[in-house]
This record gives sequence, C-alpha cells and structure tokens, in this order.
Amino acid sequence: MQEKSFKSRREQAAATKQKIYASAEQLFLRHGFDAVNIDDIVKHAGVAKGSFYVHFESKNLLIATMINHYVWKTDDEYRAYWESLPPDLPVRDAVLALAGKIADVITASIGCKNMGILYQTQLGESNRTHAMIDYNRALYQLFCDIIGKGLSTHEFRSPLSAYEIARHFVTAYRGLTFEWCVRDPDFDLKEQALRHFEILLHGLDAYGSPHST
Amino acid sequence: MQEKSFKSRREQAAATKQKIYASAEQLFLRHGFDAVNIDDIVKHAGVAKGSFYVHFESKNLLIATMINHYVWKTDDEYRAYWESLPPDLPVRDAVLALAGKIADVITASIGCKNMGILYQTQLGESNRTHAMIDYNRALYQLFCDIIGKGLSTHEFRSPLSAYEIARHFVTAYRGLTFEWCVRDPDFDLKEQALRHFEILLHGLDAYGSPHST
DNA sequence: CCATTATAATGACCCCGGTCACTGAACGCG
DNA sequence: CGCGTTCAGTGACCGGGGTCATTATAATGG
Repeated sequence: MQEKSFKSRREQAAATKQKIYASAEQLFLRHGFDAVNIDDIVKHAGVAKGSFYVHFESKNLLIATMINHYVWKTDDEYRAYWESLPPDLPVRDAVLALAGKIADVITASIGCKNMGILYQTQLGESNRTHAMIDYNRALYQLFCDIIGKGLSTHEFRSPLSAYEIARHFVTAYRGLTFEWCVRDPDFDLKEQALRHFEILLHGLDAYGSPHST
Repeated sequence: MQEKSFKSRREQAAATKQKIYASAEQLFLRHGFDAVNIDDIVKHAGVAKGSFYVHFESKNLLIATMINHYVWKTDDEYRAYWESLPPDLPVRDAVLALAGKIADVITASIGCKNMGILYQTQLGESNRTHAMIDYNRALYQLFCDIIGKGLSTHEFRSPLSAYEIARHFVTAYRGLTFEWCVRDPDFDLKEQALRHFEILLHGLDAYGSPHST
C-alpha cells in the first residue's frame, strides 16, 4: 500500500543481483575467470556467499551467461553488416562475406578461450540450461532470412526449406568454430570457414540436379 | 641382479595403475561418472588417494581417456565397414554410407552423454592435453584414403588435396555431432549427417567448375 | 495493527578434487 | 655388503564450489 522504503522487495532483490553481477564482471575482467572465486565476488559485492546462489545457479553458468550476453551483441553486428552489403550482391557472395565477417568477429572480439567456455557449457549437464544459453538464435534467423531471399529469387534451387538450409549452415559453423577452439593457433578460422562455405554453396546450387550413379 | 620379489618396481607400478583403472571402470559402469568419487575408486583399489594422482592427471582426464579408448575401437569398425563395401561402389556413395554408419555407431554404442564429455574435455584447459585425447585420428585417416581413391579415379575433381577435403569432412561431422549432443532428442544425427554430406559431396563435384556471378 | 506467509539474505558447513612433504623399498654403484 | 639415489606410494590437508537450516523483513489479509 504505502511506500515504507525506497525499494520494494523485488527491486531490492534485483539490485542485489545486479551488484553481484557487476562485481563478478569487474573482477573477472581484471583477474580472469579462474583467479576469481565466489568468496571474492560476494566480498566485493558486500553480501553473503549464500546470496550468490539465490541469484545464480553456479559460477560456470554465470560465466557462460556473461559471455553469451556479449555474443548477443555481436549477433546484431552481423545483421547490420548484412544490411550494409549492396542489395544487388548475389546471395551466394553475401553468404560468403558473412561467413568471413563472423570469423573476424569471433576471432577478434570473442576469442578462442571464451568460445570454448561457451561451447563447454552448452555440452554440460543437460538440465534445460541451454534453453537459456541458446547461443546464436539471431544468427540462425539471419541465415534463414538470407537463404529465403536466395530461394525467392531462384538463385538457390533446393528441395530444402530455408530453415533446413540455415540449420546446415549453422551446424557447419559450429564444427568450424569447435575445431578452431581445439586447434587454435594451427587452424585459421576465416580461411577454413570461407573454403567450407564455398563447398556448401556449390553443393546447394547442385542440390536439385540429378546426381551420378 | 637377483630377483628378490615377483615384480620389479616398474611392473609393480603398472599393476597399481591397472588396478586403479579397473576399479574406476567398474565403479563408473555401475554408478555413473558423477556418483563415483576418487575416494571410492582408491578405496576399491586398495591404495591411497595420492596414488591415483601418481598415475592419472585428473578424474576428468581419466574419464575422457576411458571413453576415448572405447572410441578408438569404433574407429577400427569404420575401416572394417569401409572395406566390406563393394569395391566398385562409387566413392560418393561409399562416403555417404560411411557417414550413416558413423551416425549409427555414435548413436548406439557411444551415446550422447559420453560424446558430450569427450568434446567438453577437448575444449577444456588447453595444456597439451588434447594431444593425448586426439579423437578420431583413425577416422580422419580413413577419410583421407577414401577421398584419395575418389581423386585418383577422377570421380572427384578438386583443387583441394585429399587431406584438406578430409579435414572439411571431419569438421562437418564435428559440427553435426556437437549439435546432436546439445539438442539430443530433437536432432536426428543420422538423418542430418546424410543430408549434410549429400550437400558437401555435391559441392565437391562442382568445386572445380566456374561459379556464377 | 497484529498474525501469517513468502522470500531475500545469511554464513557455518559439507563435499570432493587435487596437493605435497614425507616414507620406505627397489635399484645402481663402489 | 653398505650407501646414496630414485620413485611409487601415502594420507593429512587445503581450496573453493555449492548447500541448507535459520533469520530477517516485506507483502498480505483479517
């Protein structure tokens, strides 16, 4: 009814969560994920250890969520990039350009170690967790849109739907990124991604046509 | 010089390692990886906790090594399968058949959870670790051989070497497997793998030819 | 305005993977 | 045979992630 304090309980809770999140982010940036433990975080935030677990499931999940937040921002970048390309550019070339752009962003802005953590988390304990960390939804959507355009202009002829093709693209990029994370300095993500997508795109062109035997 | 005991120190050490490994395997099979801790293992093996770490780097690595051992056996299975195919079968069809066979084996004999653990480990703390857990070396070699055959019969015409093409295949399969691990019941590995490889193979056929613009 | 309920917050505690200073037996050597 | 040296083996100990019974207080309702 009346407002006894500045914050309602909900607001207070949200503020605490934010305080913990901010402390964690700050400390992680300064010292790295491994060198910072939960006690450091809650001490810096001025709350008790238990409070951390009121608001976050686990340290790993917090880290993954943090990285994922950042990845979401890059997803917007991809769409902006795609929209900046000349509209008359063949879809094929646009997809290739995008594949290169993604490699640039992942390599330069996200980094091998962070991608590795993200992928590790996704593989970890099933619990509907990865509904949350559902990496690359926007990118998948972008691929759908682009392929949809290619199909409607009949630049691609394929019995597969835009969604299915997009899934193949995203799956392929997962493999490329995984390989990069594991092999890091010996695997050039951009170079491999471009070659791989060239093959895939050739394959799609030819997909409707009869194959030998 | 003279033989005071049954076992030399080396032999004794190897026996201890084996005893620990066997205990771990047995307990893991019975109760699952998570439910068994190091104390359980060493107690069952009748040695001290420290001995575990004399012979194994960590619990995770032991688990990964164990799974990997098993995966190595399946690698042999793939080659046997390949050799069982009629020699006059077009390489293209053989690759597709193999892609299907791999999906069968991974799905039925290894399982989603174990593949996930293996991939997680591979992504984990770089340390030359993954030199050891270097999953699928034999499979990669098999792909090289098959593609080499395809190139030498001119069934494939490609500027890429057999090694490069094999890398693309393996990378693609990594992506497919990763996606399967993450999405499990909603992603049919075999179906997706077959479709994906059809596209890739079409792409290779067309790869040498000039592309539109 | 007090009684009841819901839930944010607490911190002592547990669990477990991993460490390390130390022990003692096998080995090599004069 | 005695004497270092090496190294498998030991187990008390630690660090840190995660838990849970308990407390404090806002929201609710009579």
